Amino acid sequence: MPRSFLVKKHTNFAKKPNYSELESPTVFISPYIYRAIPLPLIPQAEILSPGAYSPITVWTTNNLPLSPLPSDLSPISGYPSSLSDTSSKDHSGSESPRSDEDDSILTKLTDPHGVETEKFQCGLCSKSYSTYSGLLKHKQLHCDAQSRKSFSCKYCEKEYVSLGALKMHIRTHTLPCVCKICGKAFSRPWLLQGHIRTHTGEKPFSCPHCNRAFADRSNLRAHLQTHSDVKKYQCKNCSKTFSRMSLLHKHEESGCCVAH
DNA sequence: CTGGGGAGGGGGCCC
DNA sequence: TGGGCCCCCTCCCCA
Repeated sequence: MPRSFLVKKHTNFAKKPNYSELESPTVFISPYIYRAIPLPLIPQAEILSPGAYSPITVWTTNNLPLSPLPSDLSPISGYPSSLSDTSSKDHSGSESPRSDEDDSILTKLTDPHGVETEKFQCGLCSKSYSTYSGLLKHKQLHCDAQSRKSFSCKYCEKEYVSLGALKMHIRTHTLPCVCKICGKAFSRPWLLQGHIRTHTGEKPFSCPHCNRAFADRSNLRAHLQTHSDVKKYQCKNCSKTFSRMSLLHKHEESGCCVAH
């Protein structure tokens, strides 16, 4: 599906969204401000955290994303610590998230390596999350809304149990973050921030190896893989490594790993 | 066909 | 508890 289908063009600028709800201290996000304040306003030459250059871990489709990280390896570029830390404050010990009205389930799952991890499972749809807060967000946006509706979306039929959840949902309709240059609209300010860089040409994230620059930090991380002899994603059959999960999947689907 | 860049979305963490 | 930020993932497109 073309990306353009995911965004809405605001051609009627007489009906401006309420940007006061969106603007953070980093005012460059607002499309109505960067005319008055010359670019670049986004911090220059952002330096990646040291973790971005740490020795990589080779992932295969077996160990990828469910296994906890080895304890002697620091998380790669902020790899969600919750995957390896199930004793976080979100669900520690006696502070069980369960209550008489809470149909969520704290389950212990065992991965293919026998490592036991705790997961918070939605009692309505069985979807599991590594943290209780993640489960809460899910329930607010989806399952609880189906069972205990109170706040209705005026743009569609969805209903939510909290005003906050509804406001978050409405953003997907109103797309309040509008690019002043091309009219594309986004639901989140940081999406607009990244989009604006496509117009300004600003690329604050530079590769230390080839000096190539990128507008998006994630894309720089993907690019860094291309400089590595041993890449992050490994075929479990032929041991060939790939810089991206999608390339590994393509490789496996192309027939290398027919003998599973 | 493969590899890589551009772009956008979802989930988790933190304040 | 809500919102912002960050990271990872995915899709699309192109060389």
